[in-house]
Amino acid sequence: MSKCEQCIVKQFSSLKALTKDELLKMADCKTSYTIKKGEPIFEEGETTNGIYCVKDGVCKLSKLSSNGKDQIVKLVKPGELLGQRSMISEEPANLSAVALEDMEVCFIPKSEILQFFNQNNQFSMNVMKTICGDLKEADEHMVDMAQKSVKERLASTLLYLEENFGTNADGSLRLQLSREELAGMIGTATESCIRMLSELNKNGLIELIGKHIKIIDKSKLRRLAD
Amino acid sequence: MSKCEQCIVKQFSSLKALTKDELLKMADCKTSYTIKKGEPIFEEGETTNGIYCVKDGVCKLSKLSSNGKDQIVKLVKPGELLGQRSMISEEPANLSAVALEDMEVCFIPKSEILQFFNQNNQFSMNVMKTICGDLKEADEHMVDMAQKSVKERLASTLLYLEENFGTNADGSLRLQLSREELAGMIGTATESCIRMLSELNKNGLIELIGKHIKIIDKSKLRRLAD
DNA sequence: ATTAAAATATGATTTTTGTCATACTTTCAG
DNA sequence: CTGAAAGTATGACAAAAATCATATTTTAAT
Repeated sequence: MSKCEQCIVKQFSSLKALTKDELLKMADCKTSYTIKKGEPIFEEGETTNGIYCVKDGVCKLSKLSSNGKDQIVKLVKPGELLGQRSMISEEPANLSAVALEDMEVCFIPKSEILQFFNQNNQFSMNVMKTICGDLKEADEHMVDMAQKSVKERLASTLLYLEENFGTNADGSLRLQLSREELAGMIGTATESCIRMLSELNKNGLIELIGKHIKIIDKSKLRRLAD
Repeated sequence: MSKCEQCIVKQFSSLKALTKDELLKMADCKTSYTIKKGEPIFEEGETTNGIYCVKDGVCKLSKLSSNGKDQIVKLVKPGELLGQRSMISEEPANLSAVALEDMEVCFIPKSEILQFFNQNNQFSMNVMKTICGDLKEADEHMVDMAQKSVKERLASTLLYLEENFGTNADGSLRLQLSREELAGMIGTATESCIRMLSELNKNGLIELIGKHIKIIDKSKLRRLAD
């Protein structure tokens, strides 16, 4: 069993507030999982009874809308924790978590985390701050959905993907999303998303290399995104 | 100076976890304000250095979009706290808070609240749970904005307003929003909002009594809202 | 290697929504 | 009381986006 104390990831999450002893205790009760691309970590409505720490790979948090489309609410990177909200609210998961790449995650049971909450004030504060950050982002995201056009949202999403997940050697976005998933991020129909990508391609703001997307003119894209 | 210990409101918010002593301390350092309808409590970008406890009246939390329209993110009722997120994140306010009715609010300085966080674990947990609830609502709201039509959003907003703020003697919605504000809640143009209200009126789902709105056929409205 | 299925792409069309113009109504300051 | 300003309402039109149809390309299973 690997040691949490030595995990590179611990310094990026709320876990950085934990002491050596606490990390040792955590290593003892955690479970490691390998998740293949496309597989769920948990699904909307499931009771999770703990949180997941993402060690490697990216996943999407999404919610099924009443019209049958999957809206992507957030992407989660290595170093982030998953399922904190449900655990604290003592509710089933509100969102599904599905791997966008092969992943390595560790599951830490609720009982353990709640103990840390009581022992370690800095840890509680860190978790609180993370959730506050998520709330701020969700509010901003909501305003964008309500007030911006599909084209504006597509532009800002592409910039977001480049900034947060980087590019391949050929300059294309590293994180591989299907057109349907990209449409699910910006909240539009898949065909509309494809059409707008074609248009941006035609106008030289981006380049479509097979299924990959390469940003060519970042400043024009930024102006488009507002 | 009124005593927090006797305030009816304390039992509805995270504050219910506070002890008698803590409430006495709070009463000593709080400031009470009267806010007239239409006046701001704080504005986007402002540093607040504390939280507000709403004793009476309702306010809107809104964010100015880049297209110049004000998107209403949440309505806040008596018993709720305002400005928790900014305080915890140690950031300026992300949203503006403006009174929709005459209000009574109490300001409690940050230093005081942080002390309670350290002393009183149940209080921290309550605040955390509240913020988690807000996050869940924001995520759901976001999905609705992205996936539902204006008509669906209007229908569910009207039902929400009745459920949460009740009706007048004549059955019309008690909370008085202008058409522009209602449009700001559902994320659409004021004219579109007015048009859809007219349509719902014509079809007998609602009745327009001057500026007031009365829900006539709740079940049809619910079916519309999905 | 071959083929069925899935993903991507594009056109045609309809529906939804926003914008602009204008009229009517209510509110409120002087 | 009166008139300006703000809010509400409606029509005409334009723009944005969804839907449906269909073609093309890619992927993956046999």
